[in-house]
Amino acid sequence: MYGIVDCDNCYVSCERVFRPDLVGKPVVVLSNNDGCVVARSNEAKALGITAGIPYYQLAEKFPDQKIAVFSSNYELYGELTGRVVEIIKKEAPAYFRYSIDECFVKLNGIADLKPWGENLSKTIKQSVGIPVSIGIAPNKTLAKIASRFAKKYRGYRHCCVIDNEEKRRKALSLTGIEDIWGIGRRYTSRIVSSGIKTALDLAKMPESWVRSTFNNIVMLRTWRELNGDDCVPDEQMAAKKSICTSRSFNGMISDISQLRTHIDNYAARCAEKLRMQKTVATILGVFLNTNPFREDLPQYYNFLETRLITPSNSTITIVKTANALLEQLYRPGYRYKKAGVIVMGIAPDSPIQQDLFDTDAEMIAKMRRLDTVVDRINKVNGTETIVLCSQQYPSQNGTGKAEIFANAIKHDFKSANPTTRWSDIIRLK
DNA sequence: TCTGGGGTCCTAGGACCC
DNA sequence: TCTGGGGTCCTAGGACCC
Repeated sequence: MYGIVDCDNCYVSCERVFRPDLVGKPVVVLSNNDGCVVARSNEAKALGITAGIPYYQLAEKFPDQKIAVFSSNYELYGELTGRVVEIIKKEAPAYFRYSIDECFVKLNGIADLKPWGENLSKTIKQSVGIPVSIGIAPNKTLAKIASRFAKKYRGYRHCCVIDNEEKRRKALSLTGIEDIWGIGRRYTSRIVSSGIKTALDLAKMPESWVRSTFNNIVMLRTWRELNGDDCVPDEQMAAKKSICTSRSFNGMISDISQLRTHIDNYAARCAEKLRMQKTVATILGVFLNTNPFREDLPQYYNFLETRLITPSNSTITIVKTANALLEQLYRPGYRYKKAGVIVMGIAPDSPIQQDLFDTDAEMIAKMRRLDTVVDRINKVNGTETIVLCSQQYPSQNGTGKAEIFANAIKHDFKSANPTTRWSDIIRLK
């Protein structure tokens, strides 16, 4: 049997851990640059606030509502959800983390699944402060469906188990096509236009119909799992195959030297992520684009990639290479809204395949030692303690003093980091 | 004024090889 | 009119996830 442990309205729940006064009230969390709503409390959902609406429309559409608003604070969410995973690790025979707020568990050998799940949910709530819902079933697709019920109806006490044919049919008959894991908007409209309304209707369709309609192994697996088979493979916690760091800007940027600051930060972040998972990249790409919402302005989108001479995770190497790509990519006269750096062709970080012509092994070794030291300092003292000079943001206020890059992103409603920053630690009177 | 960020997998079709 | 057969590798695009 599989279980899925899912943090309820994850980012909102994280914010509420240090703001218990907001329990029971409408709360939303915004994306970077305070752009869109990315998380909503149940009370916010009940008001009719939809996922992804731009923040500026919130006041227009809900003028009379008192809604608590937070900028996203990934440092906080990462740390608190990490604590949730630590508990799951202790309680479950096997687990794999599926996303920041979800964890699959394998429950072989556990006899009483329902009390096990209820107890896990209680333990997590007590020790971390985050409410979780748990769905348990013979496969991952059905477990996901079970977790929806656990979330929706209080009577389940945060844990719903689908462990016989009757429960499976009942659950499927109450599940819409759009709520099935693995079926998105496109497939939903194709399925619904064939007159199929519920997950049970879909499960009852013949296999030949699924094959001929979709010609797609992924869809076939979903159909089989709805019928009780276990065939969606486990995601092993493998290293990522590509790593991307990208951001929309607060406003628009035309000047290449400002763009360079952004690109250098994204590149440095990619290098850090590579080192964290103990890998190197062989291909590096940079993209740049204007604001697609501004149809009145000239548009430009482009992406360029290059192969690194020696596979690398060195901040200096990756920043330099990204910079060279930016020079080729950049066209003056446009107002840019977003840029990003992508690293691909990822391999374990040792032994490195040395290029025949890149004989400067001594320099590579030096840069490795430098990165190691910088990573350690930034880990202990906070992420931007040591950066390259080129990562600092040009002064915006005329003082000539460079600013740290984090200030380039708008986050007017950001909460503190009491679990990761000494400066934010909670003081008792 | 204001519209997120980061991933994975699968398939078709073209290039190329013998 | 009429243009082999079979295989591999790579890429672009489309679908999905959170």
